[in-house]
Amino acid sequence: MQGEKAWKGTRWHTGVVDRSFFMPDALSVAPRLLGSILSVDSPQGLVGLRITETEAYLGVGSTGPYDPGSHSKDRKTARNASMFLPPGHAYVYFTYGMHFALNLVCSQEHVASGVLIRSGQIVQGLDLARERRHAKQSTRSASNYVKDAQLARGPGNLAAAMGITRESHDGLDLLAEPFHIVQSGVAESDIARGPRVGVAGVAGGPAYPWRFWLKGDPTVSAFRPGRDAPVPPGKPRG
DNA sequence: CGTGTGATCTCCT
DNA sequence: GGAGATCACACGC
Repeated sequence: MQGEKAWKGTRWHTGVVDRSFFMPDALSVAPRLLGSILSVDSPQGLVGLRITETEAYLGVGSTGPYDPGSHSKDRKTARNASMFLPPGHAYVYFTYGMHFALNLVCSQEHVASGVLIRSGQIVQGLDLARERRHAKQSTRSASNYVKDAQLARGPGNLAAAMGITRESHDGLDLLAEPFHIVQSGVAESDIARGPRVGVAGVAGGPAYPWRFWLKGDPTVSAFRPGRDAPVPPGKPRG
């Protein structure tokens, strides 16, 4: 971090993040990531994202409460191994036989916690992002064409738009190529907080308000309660 | 606009 | 065998 901004009495840091940015854990990092720019480079070009929605997940060794919704809630496995890397690494997983999702690993090495990047606004490489998303669609007519605000709305769409896969990005250092992260925080009054999307059981309920998003931003995904989550269906939303 | 379904990976029962 | 940190499509009201 190298600067400071202030607006209406709120001040926040700006600049390229360092490893300490990802400490002490995902719960403190998740809201701080909102508004920040995450870029991913590739042979096809660079795509830049302004982060608008995040979720925190804790795991083995974390100081906070036990998180039944986390991939690393109990132990290290082949899939979640990257969550145990030092802060500032990428954890990319494949799910539902279809989608990739990007997490930014927090906490010291051997302690598992991560921030799921759920949604954002594409601010660089719009054409490339469109190309990747449209290529993933089975059909594409004028009527179902993906709107720009939806290019990176939801973790699966976001990973697709940024060209992120488990094979090519899981376990990589976020402070080196092809990643680039610049913090540009937002006023606290613009941040909303609530239960996580699609997380089963109590971990998806009000006891775990670990989802953060920018109020009123059109790129934020819709809320959907998880199976058996103690949340009235179809209530809160971005 | 709401609900059901298929895609078929990784882990756990 | 079943569910999951998902998404887009098909259908019915």
